[in-house]
Amino acid sequence: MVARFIVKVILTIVKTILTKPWQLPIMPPMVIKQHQSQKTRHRKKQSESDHRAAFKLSTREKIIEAATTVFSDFPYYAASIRMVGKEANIDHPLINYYFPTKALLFEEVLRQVIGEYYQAHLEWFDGLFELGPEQGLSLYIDRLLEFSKSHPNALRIILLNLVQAEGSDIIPGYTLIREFFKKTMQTFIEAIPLKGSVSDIQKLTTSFNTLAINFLGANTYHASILGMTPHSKEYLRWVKDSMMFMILPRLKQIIG
Amino acid sequence: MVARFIVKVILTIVKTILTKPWQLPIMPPMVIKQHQSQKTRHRKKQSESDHRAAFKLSTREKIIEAATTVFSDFPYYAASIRMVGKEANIDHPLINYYFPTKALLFEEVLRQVIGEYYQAHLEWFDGLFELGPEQGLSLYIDRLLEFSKSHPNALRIILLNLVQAEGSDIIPGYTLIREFFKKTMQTFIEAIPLKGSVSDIQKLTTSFNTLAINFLGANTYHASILGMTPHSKEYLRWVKDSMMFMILPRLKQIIG
DNA sequence: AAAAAGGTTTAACGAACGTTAAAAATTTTA
DNA sequence: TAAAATTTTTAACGTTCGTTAAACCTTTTT
Repeated sequence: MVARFIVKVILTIVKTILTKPWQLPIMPPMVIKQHQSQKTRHRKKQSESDHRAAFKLSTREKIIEAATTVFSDFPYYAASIRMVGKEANIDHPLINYYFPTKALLFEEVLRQVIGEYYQAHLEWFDGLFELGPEQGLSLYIDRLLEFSKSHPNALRIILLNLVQAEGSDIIPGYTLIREFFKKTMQTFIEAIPLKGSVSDIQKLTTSFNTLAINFLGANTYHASILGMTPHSKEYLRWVKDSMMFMILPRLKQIIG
Repeated sequence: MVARFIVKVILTIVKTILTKPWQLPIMPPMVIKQHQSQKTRHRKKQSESDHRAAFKLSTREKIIEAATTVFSDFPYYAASIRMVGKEANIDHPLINYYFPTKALLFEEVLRQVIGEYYQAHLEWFDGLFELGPEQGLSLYIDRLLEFSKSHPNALRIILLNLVQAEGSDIIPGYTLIREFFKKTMQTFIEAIPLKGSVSDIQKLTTSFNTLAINFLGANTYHASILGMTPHSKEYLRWVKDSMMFMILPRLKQIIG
């Protein structure tokens, strides 16, 4: 009796799980890591029939896009699946069809957004060191600003979920943010021809990242303090001037 | 035989699945709109009888203290009245007796915490300019670190609620934060004997504040990236070193 | 054309939320 | 000490939350 009940419950669970096309690694943005426990069945179908892919992806992508917007407006626990559904013009349970839990959706958005940022960031170093510290930094910041104009969400999402309660539970995907920062810092350290100590480079890059995240992620805030409009050229110029002003002296010293 | 094998496999799968932290949104939902109809009854009572204030405040203060803790762990919409009640060992509706709405409680906490910070901040300038830029800045940062050790909440609360959605409703008391920053910046400008342009001082103080807020308000985050403990002397030393490192060159230039 | 599978919508669940109202307990006033 | 006022507790309300189940289309497979 009891055994039969238990088996039934288990079967239900398994069936439910196997039914849903969870993680479908569609167009991995930068692929920090992908889930490995997925069913080949779905993947096969997807790669087999490409004429359907366009439509299929459309819903999933609509969700991710909307989620990116919502999660860049509200911290994790304040954002809701229903907001995402509304933003995507979709019935909200459909989101659970593609992403069984809110945590998984958030992680996917985070992974994607951070991946884009990281990949772009790598390219910002191209042809920088021939320019010397001043023009090199200037170009780097220009590229950063340009990216932040077309991808205003990454820095906001990170900043929104950066502070965590000490005692309580940590946000899903929090390690993604940490790893991202570590890797970014590492890139700097490896990319900059050393003349200063590693710890000095660490201080500089941490400060750079912190200022960038705050000035661009909390642009509404800083701009309003300065009496400017968040997206105005005036404010972007102030951001660049400020970052040049703060970073350049020590950068010169480090590069020599 | 086969059945037993299948059951075993299923159990393994289920166990694996149940181990994963998908589910269970541990945290609360949000309420966007705020009610504006509050009862004058309560406010009148509060201000009328002052001789009972000592005892009354004891409950009231317990609430504010608990609320300060909660609001420094969770952003406004993620924090809840019930958390505060639990933290204060109080039935949560009692909170509504002293603070008719969550917004009013938050504003009070914000006002108090920001007030403490601002007042302390004014005293940090005492006897600074005889020391010159380097030792002066050092002493100022020491005072800041000391304050942040005894009042770890102010910077966290500010940082937690700093980013705001552009389109959506603004957090109650948001203007308090903005005004606080403006005033802080003004203090700097008036206190520092000018040799540089006002706009340079503005850049410097904004950067200083931003770094301080992030390093001290998101200490868990930054410390973990550096492989340190948030409250360790090692991390506090890193914060001081970093801020000296970043601020000093331009400060010297401005003061001359 | 029928069956199967995939995708979407509808309805509902249990839990947590802010807030309110009224009862109960406590303190103050008379 | 009795009455009045204040404080605290209990119970409940209406919402919103994440998630689930089942019905309902739509597409694909057989």
